[in-house]
Amino acid sequence: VSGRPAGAELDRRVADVVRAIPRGRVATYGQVAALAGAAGAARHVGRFLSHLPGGTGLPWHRVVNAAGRISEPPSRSGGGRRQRRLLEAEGVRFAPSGRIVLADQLWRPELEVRAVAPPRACR
DNA sequence: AAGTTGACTATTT
DNA sequence: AAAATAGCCAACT
Repeated sequence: VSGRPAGAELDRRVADVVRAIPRGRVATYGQVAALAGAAGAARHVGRFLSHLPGGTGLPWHRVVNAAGRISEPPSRSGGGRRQRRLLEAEGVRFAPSGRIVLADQLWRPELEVRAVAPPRACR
């Protein structure tokens, strides 16, 4: 596979990353893009999620912008209000300003316990 | 094929 | 702290 995924390939990888965001945590568009191997393509992630059909089971609501706010325009059906409700339902806390304190609840994949793939150091 | 668009970001007012 | 600016990337006209 080549250096910079694009098209359907990129969409697939973005979906994989989003699926990996744990409950009660959030990731930023830029972060998702980088993890998908397309650093800098934050806007592409936004576009991908915006076209996402319903019923995919993808935790799209765990993706917020770098300021810790919800980017989805409230105008959309349900809208950002729904996103906030979903997040709060799984324990994400919002500051009075309406922002999520990323310092506390941003997903840090590098800190995750890797239960699998313990190479040879363990044996 | 050039220009526009967007669920972005970092920088500068 | 909020708003305007200027880059950004890939898709779409």
